[in-house]
Amino acid sequence: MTVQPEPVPDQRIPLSADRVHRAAIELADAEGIAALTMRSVAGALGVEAMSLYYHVANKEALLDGVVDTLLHEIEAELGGFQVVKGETDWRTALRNTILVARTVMLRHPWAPTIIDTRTTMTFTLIRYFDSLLGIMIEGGFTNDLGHHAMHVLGSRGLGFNKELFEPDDPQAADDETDAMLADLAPQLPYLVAMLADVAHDPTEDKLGWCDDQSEFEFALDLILDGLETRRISTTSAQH
Amino acid sequence: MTVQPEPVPDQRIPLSADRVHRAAIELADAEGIAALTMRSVAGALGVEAMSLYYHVANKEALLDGVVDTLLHEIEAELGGFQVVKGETDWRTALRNTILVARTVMLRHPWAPTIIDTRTTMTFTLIRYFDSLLGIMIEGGFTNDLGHHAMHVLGSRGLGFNKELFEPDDPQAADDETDAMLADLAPQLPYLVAMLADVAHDPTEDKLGWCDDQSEFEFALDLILDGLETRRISTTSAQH
DNA sequence: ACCTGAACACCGTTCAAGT
DNA sequence: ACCTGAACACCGTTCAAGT
Repeated sequence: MTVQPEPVPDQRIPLSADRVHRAAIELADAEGIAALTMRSVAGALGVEAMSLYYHVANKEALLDGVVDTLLHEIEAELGGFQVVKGETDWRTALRNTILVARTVMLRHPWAPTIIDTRTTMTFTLIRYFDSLLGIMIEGGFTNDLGHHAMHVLGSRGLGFNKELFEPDDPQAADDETDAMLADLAPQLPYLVAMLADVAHDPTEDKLGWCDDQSEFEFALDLILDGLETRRISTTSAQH
Repeated sequence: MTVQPEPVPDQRIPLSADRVHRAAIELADAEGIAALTMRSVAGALGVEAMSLYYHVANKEALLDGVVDTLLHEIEAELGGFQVVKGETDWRTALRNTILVARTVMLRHPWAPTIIDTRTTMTFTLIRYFDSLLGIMIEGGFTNDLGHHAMHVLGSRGLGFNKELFEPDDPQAADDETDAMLADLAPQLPYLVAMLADVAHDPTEDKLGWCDDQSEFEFALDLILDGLETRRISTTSAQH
């Protein structure tokens, strides 16, 4: 083995679509998704904004590439998108796959925001969903039930639940909500009573205001229960 | 009764926040959400863009007002956000309320897109969710289960299911997907088989690629089933 | 082949000024 | 009280030009 020279400074490494995607991910991790502009990504790479266009068609394509890169991260974490032929315990397999995807999302909490605006699926993403479907089909789903299942799962299939009305600053929103609810309690009797009863734990890892691990798993398990019930009834109806 | 004079032309009616919101809704209905800019809304009202700022704080506030106006439309359709005290058939009541909300969303198919970007809840919206929760509490939910239920429902509580990877042009996307799948069938065995088996009906009213009425109701009913199961078990566990 | 400088079109928004 | 003209900062993107 020979001693490697010092890594060359970033400026010397030629640009590539892959480097652009990775720089965008680092930038979003560090400064948030709002800070991700063509100019800022270029700046992080020590290059002019217009240079990016040689490697990516436009900003939408850049974001597609970012999502694709995240899917590769999930794939690596899973050791590949695996569908075991003949495996009938679809529920455990599906649940584990989704919860692993979620660990990647938790590392990139801005990811749900950009995934929500995607309009085209990348190949890696389609392969991921094919593996989710495969797990269900091997577990005895009809194609029709599998199709329904994909739509019922929605973003939960990727490990997150995009909340409606996600506040910018959860703490400020909590305070504001408390003040508002105190005044309006008579008009919002059920919500006021509920919020007095259930406490948000601000310390747990979460992808949104209430998208913490226990909330996510509650919803996921409810959906898996419903799918299992329907799997059994469609299977028995065929006999 | 006296004969009313001809309605005065739009230019004469003084602007108001309400007129701004309604103009924005008409514009989005007619030309799509992408066409909704401060300049275009102003133009539709025969006024300069800067005049809007006298009535709404900024574009975010304008969109909040648009959502609030849509909620009023739902409220009118329902004859008020109703919670009947002592009504134990929570399931029928909740299902009906949500499906009525959906009819309003179907009239404004761009609404899910802007609701997804909202960060603050308007009062009308909070009252709506209070009524959904109220229906469940009257039906025997604990506050904890009601809280879970709100999150499991997510956007479906408002009558829509925001799809991941919604194509701009569903027809083009279908064709493109078909072509892609033909080539890649060996790598996507389950999806290819499923798509050959389940057909999309392009004629049905839908809010998204696959968010048609039957798909929406399948998911809603699965969730309601799951909630009922958990309501029964939390109730019996208290005895 | 790869990168850049200058410029364009289009945003939301500000501010001082009009009536 | 209500509306406007001019201007600013910041986008994504184009195009012809550099090396």
